[in-house]
Amino acid sequence: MKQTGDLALVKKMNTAIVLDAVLRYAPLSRAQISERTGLNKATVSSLVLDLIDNHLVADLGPGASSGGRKPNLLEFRASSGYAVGIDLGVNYIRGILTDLEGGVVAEHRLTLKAQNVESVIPRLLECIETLRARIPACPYGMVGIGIGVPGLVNESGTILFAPNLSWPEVPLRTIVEERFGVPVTIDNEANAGAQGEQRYGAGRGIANQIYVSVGIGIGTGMILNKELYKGAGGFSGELGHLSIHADGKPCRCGNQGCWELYASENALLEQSAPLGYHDLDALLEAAGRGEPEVLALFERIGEALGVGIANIVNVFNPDVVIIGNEMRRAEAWIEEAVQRTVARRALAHHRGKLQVLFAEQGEKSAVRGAAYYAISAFLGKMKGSGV
Amino acid sequence: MKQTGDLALVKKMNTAIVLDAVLRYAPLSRAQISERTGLNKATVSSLVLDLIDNHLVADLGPGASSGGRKPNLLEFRASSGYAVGIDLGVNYIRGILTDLEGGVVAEHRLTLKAQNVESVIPRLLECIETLRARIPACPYGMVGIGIGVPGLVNESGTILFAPNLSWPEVPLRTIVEERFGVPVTIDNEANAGAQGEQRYGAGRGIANQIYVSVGIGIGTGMILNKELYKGAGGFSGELGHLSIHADGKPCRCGNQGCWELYASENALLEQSAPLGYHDLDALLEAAGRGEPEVLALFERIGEALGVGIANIVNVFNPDVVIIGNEMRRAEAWIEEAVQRTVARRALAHHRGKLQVLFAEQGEKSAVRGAAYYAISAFLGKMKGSGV
DNA sequence: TTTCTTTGTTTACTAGACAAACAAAGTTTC
DNA sequence: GAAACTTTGTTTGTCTAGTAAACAAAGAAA
Repeated sequence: MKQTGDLALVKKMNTAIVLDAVLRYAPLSRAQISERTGLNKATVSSLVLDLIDNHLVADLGPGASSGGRKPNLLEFRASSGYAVGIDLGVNYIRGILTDLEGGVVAEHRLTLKAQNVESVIPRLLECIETLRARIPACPYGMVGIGIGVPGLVNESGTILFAPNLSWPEVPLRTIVEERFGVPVTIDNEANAGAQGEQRYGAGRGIANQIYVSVGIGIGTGMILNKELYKGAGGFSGELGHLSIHADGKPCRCGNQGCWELYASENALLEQSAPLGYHDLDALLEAAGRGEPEVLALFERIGEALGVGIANIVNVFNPDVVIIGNEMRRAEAWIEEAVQRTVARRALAHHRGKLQVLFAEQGEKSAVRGAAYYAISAFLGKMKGSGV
Repeated sequence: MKQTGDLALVKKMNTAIVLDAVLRYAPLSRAQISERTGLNKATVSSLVLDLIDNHLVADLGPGASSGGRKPNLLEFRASSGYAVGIDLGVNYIRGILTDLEGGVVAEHRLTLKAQNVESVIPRLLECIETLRARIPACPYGMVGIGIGVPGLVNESGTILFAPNLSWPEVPLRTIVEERFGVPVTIDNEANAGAQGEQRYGAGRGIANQIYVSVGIGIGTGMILNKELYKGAGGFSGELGHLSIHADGKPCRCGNQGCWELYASENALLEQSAPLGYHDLDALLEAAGRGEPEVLALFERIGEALGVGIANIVNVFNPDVVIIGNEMRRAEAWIEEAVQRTVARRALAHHRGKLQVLFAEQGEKSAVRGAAYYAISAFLGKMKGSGV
């Protein structure tokens, strides 16, 4: 049985349109919504009434007249509910509490000593609990939880494979949903980061954005037409395993010459070990001092990043590519090499409008994206519910 | 002004659902449509009436009873109109006439001596005219024209760049539309081929399919979720310029080590020239005789194809990859190498369900896909028109 | 003051989906 | 072979949501 069209669908669509207009252009009047969306004034009035009943929109009262009756300005009620976003890292858990516009109202971060499931899950639940306790009085309370994890996740929110956590299959969504009784969304850290930058960072308002999360490995999140793209079966974005040297080093994935062997934080540290540097902080500090070998190393990594980005550009022709996660911190030392390499290798036609940027949300790209999942699921449901 | 929801939209959606059911499961009764789609019986009856008025569906009269009143079976009226599909090659024009189900009812092929616009366009129009003359009497006549071209095309049907034709920008859609007065769709040959295989060939019923057109260069058409995917701005699929040897040969595109430098027909002929073979036919014949150098050459090309296909698989995780265009003719000599290379290099998780196949429609993939564009545009419009 | 504008609600109407009743045309059972 | 049951597809009446047009409220301009 397919999705059939009926009146409920029409109302849902139009409610979404009205709410979207309020979100984007608030404060604005019913008349402005009508004009902007093409919906009839009466329709807008009726839908706005529903939204006010649902505590999603507030009537602020009269604004300035433009030569006739004063308009009644409307506003999105961002504080009717709160969402929790979690970035589950390899050795930390970062959590935030946001309002319905995604604005951060509280943060909580904790460091993980052990990686095993038995010790991490309780701390994760505890982190969520801490944030929940800080939700102000409001109609909806905690509307949902979004979690970004360093691994592959299937549609039902089970972690299938988390190389750096070495977990077995964990049905994380079920576990968290049963504990808190609100909808939970789980996704890969790179996808969450892509959302975070798309909604609140460097990708705002840009239709086609590719987020490259350069950490221990390389992960990617692709936003195509403002929507997160998931390949067939929900798994894709394994761009870290694009081979850029067909006859190159063997990778644990079975292929040879994978991009992440040349451009990840791991690749950087492997090459810096002989120089006596064993973490990114030390390297950044050395680069700051102007150590020539370290500068050359960063340049090499920047070039390798550029090669892979040029490939991505040739395949997807995005408007913007955003480099995030740990490697973003080396912006000052790699940017020039990245830009130069992409400019030389990407197809002329695609290069025109393309921008290569660094994550604006810094280490918060993924948490904010995770919180957005929860908000988006909640608002989607509200529009659907009609009443 | 965005797309708002109204009753017309609902009707359009439901009409599409009903028509789709008839296309897929004909002959079937109104009651079966209702059950299958979840639409109310009364709704189905009313929509079917409209479709019959529009000559898109025919009532065949009573079928066998299943223990009650006999059903009235319905059928799609494929011969209510005809579409023209054109494959504009570098040295040929291939045209077909199809009914609304895509069945080929006439063909016309001609060879091009010159490639310049001035001589090709008149011959193209002449080819369409010849096919139009063969349309049987029917309610709609020629419903549209689809054309596949060897180059980049923008949304308004202008050929931007056709390397092997060396044409300037040509507003082909406008030209053909003005001449024949029916909707014209222009797209890249690889996209058309992907559609042809998706609808009538090896990709039938498969949601995520990537068609690799290996000819002079390499082009690709991607079907994701049964829909042709076009990247940002409508251009994408330049997978031929994915670099597989970052330090490899320079390509005319500016990059180095592009896939098509190692796996296209051009690459094949370049490597076979020292052996004294200058076209694919001669090579196929030599391979048939068992010439060891030629067999080794095909194996090398097969491996190079496999490297690129493994990359594609890692990015998109498709259900099937279909190799088409000229190189498909070497299936017997390259298949083993391709399969072996992909199996070794693609991520284990993606390899499971993946199939690598050769185009079933042979040299007709692109023409049939082109005709499908015209049919699809026509049926889309009919559903919209309501009446 | 009078007239004009702008905003947002009310009223009357329309299209299309749906449920339920029903008619038509079978088959099965006794 | 009549009565009972089934299946199909139409008819009838109801409901919902969107729209146009009229209108009321409130202010600006002349």
